[in-house]
Amino acid sequence: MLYIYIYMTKLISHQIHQSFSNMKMKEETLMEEKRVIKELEQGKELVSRLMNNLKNPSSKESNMFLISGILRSYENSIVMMSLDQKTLKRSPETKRMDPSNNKKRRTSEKKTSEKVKICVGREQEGTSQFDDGFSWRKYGQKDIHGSKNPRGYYRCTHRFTRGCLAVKQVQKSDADPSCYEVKYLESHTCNGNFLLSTTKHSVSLSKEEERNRVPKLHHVREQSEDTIKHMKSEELMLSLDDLENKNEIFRTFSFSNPETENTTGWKILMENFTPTTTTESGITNELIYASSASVANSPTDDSCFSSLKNILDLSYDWSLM
DNA sequence: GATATTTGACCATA
DNA sequence: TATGGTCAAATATC
Repeated sequence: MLYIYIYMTKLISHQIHQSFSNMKMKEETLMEEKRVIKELEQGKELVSRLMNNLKNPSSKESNMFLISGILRSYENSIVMMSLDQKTLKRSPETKRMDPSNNKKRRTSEKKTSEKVKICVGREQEGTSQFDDGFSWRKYGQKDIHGSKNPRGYYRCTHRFTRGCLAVKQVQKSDADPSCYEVKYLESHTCNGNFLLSTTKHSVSLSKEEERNRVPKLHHVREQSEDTIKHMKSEELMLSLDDLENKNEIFRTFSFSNPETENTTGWKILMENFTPTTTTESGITNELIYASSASVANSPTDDSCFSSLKNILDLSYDWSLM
């Protein structure tokens, strides 16, 4: 994990430099770049402290504290990068909101991330919405051709206040009416919600579900060192789950890298980390990674994350943790 | 009154 | 032209 982080820190810094310089950036973007780099440097500092801790187990500094700090640094960098991207490229939504554009017209620009993932989950009592930690506002509903159930369209409540473009579509499954298919489009940029959401989600899990989730990671944990022994499987999964979101953000940040890659290992990794839980009612509650272009199919254009995937492939035994 | 949801209409795309 | 996604006025809820 440490090496991954160090690698990412270097990679991101490098890619930021490249990307920003290619865009003939203005002073504002330079400032933004500095903030991201500063954030990454802080993360790097935490990594070295953690490494130091591993060498000297007697150290009083909490490994968990350091790890969460590293993750936070990672989160912040991602958020800053995604926000920056949004400001660099004016979104179609912003164009629509432009008062000078009176006509009710939509642009043909496609969303930066189409299918991020599809979650199949249980219905929450009395509502068709899932508590995924984010607040959503319904803006439409459509009958879908060939489907018995209509599809609900939700956008982030903070769309106008924070410019968050996250959108999700919720549709009751035809096959299993007690399940809902949730498709997430665009990433949240309303800051600080990654951990919040996942934490909230973890709280909503029953103990039974918690128990069922642990064995999935068992083989990984067996290889872990003492430092990670106390880390809950939930946290491990959440980190990786977040990684999925970041994957999208990184991809949309579009660093070009023509190298080809082998995603098989990554897929296997993700499959192993897929939190599949079967509840007493027999309903499967799982997260299905369905990033169509980059994982299921052979990727064409790369991002720095493809390189990260390779790193993850290489460190699949997670012996560093 | 503020905020959220519903729903018919509009628009882009295949 | 059919379909899916979004808008926005009307309506409901807090």
